[in-house]
Amino acid sequence: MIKFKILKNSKKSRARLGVIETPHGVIETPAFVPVATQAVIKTLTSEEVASTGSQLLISNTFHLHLKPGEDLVKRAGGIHNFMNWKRPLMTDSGGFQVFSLGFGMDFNSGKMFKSSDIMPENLIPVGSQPRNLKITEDGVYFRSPLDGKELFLGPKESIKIQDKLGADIIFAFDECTSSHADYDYVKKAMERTHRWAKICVATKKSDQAMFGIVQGSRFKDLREESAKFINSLGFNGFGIGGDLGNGIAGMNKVLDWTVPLLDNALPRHLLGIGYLCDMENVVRHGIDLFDCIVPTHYGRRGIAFVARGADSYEKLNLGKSAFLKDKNPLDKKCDCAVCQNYRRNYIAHLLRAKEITAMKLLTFHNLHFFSKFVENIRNKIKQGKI
RNA sequence: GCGCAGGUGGCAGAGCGGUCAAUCGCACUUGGCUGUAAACCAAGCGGCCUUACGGCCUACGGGGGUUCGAAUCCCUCCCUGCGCA
Repeated sequence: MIKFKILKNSKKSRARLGVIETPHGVIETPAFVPVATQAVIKTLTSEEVASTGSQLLISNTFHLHLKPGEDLVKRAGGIHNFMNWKRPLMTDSGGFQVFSLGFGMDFNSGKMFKSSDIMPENLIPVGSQPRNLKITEDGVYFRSPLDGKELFLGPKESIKIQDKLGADIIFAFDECTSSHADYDYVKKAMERTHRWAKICVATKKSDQAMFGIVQGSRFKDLREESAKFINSLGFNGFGIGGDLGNGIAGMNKVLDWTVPLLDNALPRHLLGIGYLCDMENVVRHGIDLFDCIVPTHYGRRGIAFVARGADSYEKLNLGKSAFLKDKNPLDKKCDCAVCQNYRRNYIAHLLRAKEITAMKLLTFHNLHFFSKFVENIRNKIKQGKI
């Protein structure tokens, strides 16, 4: 089980500074959570990930169930031993895959809202099903993206799998709704997610901490209803999931509706956010934890996040030919092992040569940069600036 | 010197009389990615003009010819590879 301690509440915002004590050590919050879907940060060893300053990782129930299977992980001594990660770990429940392999795939879209999503021809009406899976009262029939085989995952299954995987913090099984879903669809899906949440609570036997997930998309009454309901079930913390509306303004609205209705003494995790520009904002709105694929995912696409000036940052695309002649480190101010030892010209070369080390170097630096970025946010809370 | 096979856009390689500014791939350029189906996806990629539909010009080794029409057929020259002297 975990214990969340709040060290300081901001007087300027809902931001708070805290620590989460887990069986695998302490997490200083607010914290960024890198995504290790397949029990790995792609391209890095667990030791390397630790040396980027990452405090905890989130892995994935759906993917590990598919390969290598939770029984194998359990026999390997649990996910920590399996991947040699000594620090805290979370597992996502598979609820995101209900979206990403469902309507996400159908519309070829991510979870973030775009205004074209709600054009009448793009809306998902209540009662419709994604092409590749079937969402039922008991759970979801998936088609494996590996071989097309049918596979069922519901709240009971997800919790039992997460029990065997053995992360410190697990998530309730939900349906992450698409930003294309109309009000009636979101309402029905949210109500089903609530019923699933109760089943998750009843199913969990382990001593793992479990976070319930608030849904309701961009709709105020649904977000409020969901926050109140999920808050009432005795979870050890909360995830805020699904589509968050239009841009930062939309995200802020969703957080303003939900955060005040969640038990203040428990940690709040914003699922799937964020960009660097989201972070301080989200923390001000009372978020303690947030995970995002961006530093790792973008790193593999040639993007480095670097400082620009004293308190700003920018994205560099090392794939651009200009960097072949650039003898600077990725980020002059960065003290990470990559910036101490390698230059942009070399990384640009490796990228063009399609050498995997390019991705490794960028992933490493980006994770370090994100860690430092969030550490700085913690310091700002300490100093009363946020 | 003789015989055979070839010379196509940055590379590689199709096309072998009209629907070819030229398939596909690579490279290149630009754009997109927010609880990872993702070392991915999309678009562009001879020049000029047009918001667009589209139009014009220059191009398939050089030159010449046949034809209403040629990257595609013929002649000639140059070059490359292989074989024989």
